[in-house]
Amino acid sequence: MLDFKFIKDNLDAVRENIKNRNVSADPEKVVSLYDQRNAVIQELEELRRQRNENAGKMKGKLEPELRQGLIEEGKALKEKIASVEERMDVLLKELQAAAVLIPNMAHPDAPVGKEDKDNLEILRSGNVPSFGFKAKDHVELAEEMDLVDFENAARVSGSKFYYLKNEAVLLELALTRYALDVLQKHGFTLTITPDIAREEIVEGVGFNPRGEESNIYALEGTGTCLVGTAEITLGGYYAGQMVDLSGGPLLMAGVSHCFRREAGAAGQYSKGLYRVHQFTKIEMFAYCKPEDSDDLLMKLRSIEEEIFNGLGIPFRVVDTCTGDLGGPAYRKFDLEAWMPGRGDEGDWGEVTSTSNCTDYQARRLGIRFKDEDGKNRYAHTLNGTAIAVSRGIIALLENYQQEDGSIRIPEALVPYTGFSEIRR
RNA sequence: GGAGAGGUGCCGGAGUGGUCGAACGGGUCUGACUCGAAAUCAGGUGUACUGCUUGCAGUACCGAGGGUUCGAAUCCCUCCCUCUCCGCCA
Repeated sequence: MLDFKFIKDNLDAVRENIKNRNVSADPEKVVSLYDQRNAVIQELEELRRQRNENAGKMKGKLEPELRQGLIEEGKALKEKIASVEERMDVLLKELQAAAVLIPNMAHPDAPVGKEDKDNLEILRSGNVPSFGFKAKDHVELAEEMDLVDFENAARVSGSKFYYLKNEAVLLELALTRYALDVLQKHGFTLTITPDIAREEIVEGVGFNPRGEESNIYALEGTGTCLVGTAEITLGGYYAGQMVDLSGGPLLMAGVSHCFRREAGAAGQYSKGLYRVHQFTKIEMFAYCKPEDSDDLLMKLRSIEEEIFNGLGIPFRVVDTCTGDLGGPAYRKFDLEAWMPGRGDEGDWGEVTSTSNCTDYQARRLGIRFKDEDGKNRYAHTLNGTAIAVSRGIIALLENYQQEDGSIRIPEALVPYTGFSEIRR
């Protein structure tokens, strides 16, 4: 959420940003409701002052008639206050509803564009493998090597679920462990987070926990949801609290399962493990002072690059355009790994994403820090994928496939897997 | 899941429906004493928002949200969390 006062003072820029992001939102309405709210606050505080004053007069002993008069006056004030409070409630709900639709401002360097096709490729790393044979996709490879079972998972749990089997199990654990080692080296506090979070937290982080269009599984009757990412649990970690940033940014890494409804998602580009209802992800999350968030975003991106470079998986980095940023992000970079089995001749597929959400998330979650001047300010929050394991497995299987269908394991991973190839 | 106890400021811990933003103790800050320190003594010491502005005034906040009342930290309801015991489990 943006600061109401900021919206009011920067109406043109906010309007321009909404247009660039290709969303519909009404900043004028927010400003109008905000002004109304402020007027009602003053009215309400004046009435409460009168009530307190009235109650104060009745502290000692009084003539009965005098007391009765004051009580009558108090009753009248009470009714007035109740009606103004009612008006306030309605106003606040409307203001909140209008304000959450306003997306975060975008970084001035973020490319302006409508959809993912407008994302700007800014670098490539690694060599796209050229096979002397027709590359298989991961579904075919996994089947041949008996690594993933989609069919029985569909019977037991539904479509887009899977059993990992045999070496794939160890591969998941190896990728997890490998990523955690990299993150620990960079100073992250390692956590395994809950896979369930309260609705308020889910909402505060910027996800919609309810409704047909929600990508979140709600747990009926509990007020909680399955998390779609550890961003929720890591962002919620300090919700409503003061964070101590005097020693620099707080860096947290979280291992969690991620659950996504993915209603209606189907087709060639989301087949196999690419788009599933459940996967394991290692997420980075950072809390920092406003002046540090631009640099920190670059650091998160470089860690993602380090992880994929270490695995020898070719990738490119795209600077996400305004229309594809999503509500909370101020700037976002995606790593897209080369997936030789994707499409007809291989294609790039998103494997990580890192965002600077500035104070947009923190304002809603109530995460602040005490700045050097003694003022409390909203922290900046950033998140980034270290590795989304299911997609990591796709990239590994497809890039390291051999002509006979066996899979090589990248050297950096062998200490974690304990084997250097998968072969039948 | 069942039974019980509890949640108050930086910490400990009082608090009869009005004199409670909150006793008392500790911590901490300022000043005095001292060559300096300790001890002692005196005074101050929450947060947020709003309005005039070097300060002051107002409003809110005693786990969260509702309710009763002219008036709630105090009474009632719901929820959350912590602790103890029992049950169940990994």
